[in-house]
Amino acid sequence: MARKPAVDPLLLGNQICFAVYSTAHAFNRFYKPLLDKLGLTYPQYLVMMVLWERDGVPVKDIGEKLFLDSGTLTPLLKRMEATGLIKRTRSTQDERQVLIALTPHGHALREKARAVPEAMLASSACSVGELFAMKNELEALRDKLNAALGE
Amino acid sequence: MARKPAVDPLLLGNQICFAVYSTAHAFNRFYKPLLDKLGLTYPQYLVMMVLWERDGVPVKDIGEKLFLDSGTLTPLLKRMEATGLIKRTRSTQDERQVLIALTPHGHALREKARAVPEAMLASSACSVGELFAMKNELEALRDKLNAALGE
DNA sequence: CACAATTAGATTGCGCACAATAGAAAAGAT
DNA sequence: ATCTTTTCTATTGTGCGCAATCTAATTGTG
Repeated sequence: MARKPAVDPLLLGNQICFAVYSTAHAFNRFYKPLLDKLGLTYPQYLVMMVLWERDGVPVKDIGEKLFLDSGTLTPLLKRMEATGLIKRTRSTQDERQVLIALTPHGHALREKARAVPEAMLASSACSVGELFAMKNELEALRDKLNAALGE
Repeated sequence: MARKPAVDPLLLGNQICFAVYSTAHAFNRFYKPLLDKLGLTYPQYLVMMVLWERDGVPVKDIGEKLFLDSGTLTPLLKRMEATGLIKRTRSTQDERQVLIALTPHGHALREKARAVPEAMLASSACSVGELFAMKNELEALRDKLNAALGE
């Protein structure tokens, strides 16, 4: 009768953080060939989803939705501007803000992008309902961890 | 009677990949102050967990457990050697392999590391059972996505 | 109005991730 | 035993992420 069975919290196989980490990388690898066709990286795909939902937003808003700061977004958005997906223009109302707007090409990419979640759903062997439930549980955990940082 | 309600698969809020991605970053940010005390980054913490479980393993084995390749691990392990956590020695049986072994300091760090999953559990507002269930679901999804890459 | 405090982005530096490539060693084939 | 193929690690280059710092613009206060 072992005292400490397989419940040691320091075993890799018992770590939820590693399950999340390794699943995030698996998504990245799975999406890469699909996103290559669109000329997007995964974080750029996230930015595009923000913009498809609401266009012409300041960098700050994108950062809040994606949990990313200017150190990440500034160079990323410059690369996206260089590839012709977006345009960066400084706001006239508030000269501190840089507004991000889709180009026609960026807008048009939305239809092609539908193949991405479709392929994931097909390969996941999960129902939409199961994935939706996981999504909600993950978001709840994420929000708890983020909340714990602000004490 | 909307045809397409809030189920558009291209909305950020409906993306399980983003839930996974943003939760992974939340873990990283949550762990950072804890791991700073141990002198570890998060990927280095993962390597330590592999080594605490089984010491003196080749780089390849670490890579398979963590789903990382030599391009990531070689410089990471060199940094860990520089900070005195591990030792890298080329195998005499197979000169291609580099074996990774813990230093006494690396071994001793295990006890301090117990605070990390403890703090996560306390802030997660989840039971061990709930987290374990999520872990298993994520691993299943991860394995499906990885399997889909090998066709 | 002047002036301190806050806010939005940009910049620098470091550490992952990963594709692509290279090189040395081992294993397999003839 | 030679030659090919495979395996293991290292290297290079690109793109995130994030802490820390900086600058300029706006807001708040007296």
